[in-house]
Amino acid sequence: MTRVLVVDDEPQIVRALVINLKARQYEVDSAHDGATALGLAAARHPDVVVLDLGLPDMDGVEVIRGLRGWTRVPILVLSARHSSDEKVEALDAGADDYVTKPFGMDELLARLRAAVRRAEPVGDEGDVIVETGDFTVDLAAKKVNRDGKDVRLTPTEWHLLEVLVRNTGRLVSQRQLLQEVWGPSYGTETNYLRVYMAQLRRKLEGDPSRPRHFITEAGMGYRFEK
Amino acid sequence: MTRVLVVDDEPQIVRALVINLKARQYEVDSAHDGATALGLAAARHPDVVVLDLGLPDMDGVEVIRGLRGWTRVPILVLSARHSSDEKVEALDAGADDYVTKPFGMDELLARLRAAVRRAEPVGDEGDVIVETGDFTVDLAAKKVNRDGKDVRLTPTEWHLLEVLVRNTGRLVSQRQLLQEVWGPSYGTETNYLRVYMAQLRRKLEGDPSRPRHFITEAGMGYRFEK
DNA sequence: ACGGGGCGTCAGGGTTGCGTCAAAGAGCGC
DNA sequence: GCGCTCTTTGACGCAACCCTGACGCCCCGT
Repeated sequence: MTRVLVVDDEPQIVRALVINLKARQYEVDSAHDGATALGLAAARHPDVVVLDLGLPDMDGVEVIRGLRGWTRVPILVLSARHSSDEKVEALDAGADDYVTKPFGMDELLARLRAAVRRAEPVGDEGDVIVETGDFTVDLAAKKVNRDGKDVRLTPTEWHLLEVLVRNTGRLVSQRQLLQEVWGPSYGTETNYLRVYMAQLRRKLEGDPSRPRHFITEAGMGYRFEK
Repeated sequence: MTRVLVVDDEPQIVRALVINLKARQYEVDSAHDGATALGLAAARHPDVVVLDLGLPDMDGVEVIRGLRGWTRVPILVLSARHSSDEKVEALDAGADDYVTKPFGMDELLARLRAAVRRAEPVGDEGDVIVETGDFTVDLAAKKVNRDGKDVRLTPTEWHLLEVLVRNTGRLVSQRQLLQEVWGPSYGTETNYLRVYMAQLRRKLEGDPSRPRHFITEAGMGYRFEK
């Protein structure tokens, strides 16, 4: 059975969605704020998330980023805001679809089916915890541990690490790194990468001057190795 | 480079899309009717299709079904019709997203990015690997392994290897190699090839002086054999 | 036998790209 | 408004990479 996580702070919307979804044999969890949503997502591993952007405790886009850190579950954004910028921001943060309120239930359900359908053949989610000889990365908990102590990373450092770890062993081009971490309009600012790679190495490598995990491929990009 | 197929019978829409997409480094094909669209899709294997529903020769939904018969390429539907039923029908036929005209270019591009992003495989073992008796090449990870150790290639060496491997068993002319690796304005600088072929052989061949995989066809070009 | 074209090899020199450091700007909470 | 952290920017030295030219070899035709 398909499991849906509904996140919205308006009880009547949640109720309407839950009723409609359950009637169609979906299994439904619901949350009314971002923190609960992230917790439920981690605990229940839904097959699709319906997410309202106007939450009481945090920005909806932050919820998207929080999810995207460790899962590729389809995210269907629901929002009262019609502005183009809002949509672009949510989609680029990792949302799969964006529906404006008020919405037609039929359309929403069709978009939900589309989102679930194309996610289907994807195998089980990869390991959420990655270990190297020097440190451990927990993508879901957003934690890095080294010698038993948690390492403190800034948001940008973490984001960069995340992209690299999700592509363990693969070369990631400078362009791709810049676009995933800094946004689609970046692509040539390689000096950012130099600075932040240095910071990651300083915090995580055994010998930062001789990196074993964050490998530079001159002229091409970087590669993370366990 | 990401390849987009634009299908619309209104020339001004096609033009606007093509200009915007090309400016963002997409490779664009376009068709103005359904039959052409299906043919182009089969011939060019686009990474994403932008499809208008109102075509002169056939129903847009038929085009979706035609595509879905053999490919899972993301389909972004563009339509002047706002009715809920139309959307549901298109989405259930296999479309990934539905945008109503008039549309904001920023939003469309963001939805396009989202569609492309989620289509890209992330499976750790989904890579295409080419094996020879002496070494293995992983095109997606940009990795070459020999005797259990990773071989370091410079950008130019890698690019050259890539072109040759993609044409395994086939003769690739000097001109084609030069143009693909060094750019369209090159074609006669065969000395470049001599230098870089030598480097590839030195790094990858068991006995570089007696190449088994990187074969010279005097006066014509080079050939890669497993 | 001789000469020329195509190819392989090698090493120097110019250019680009990378790592590092430091300091200025931008947010954020207090 | 002040001080903190994080991000952005610039400058510099060093390493990696790319181009170039010289030389020798082999094959082929003269």
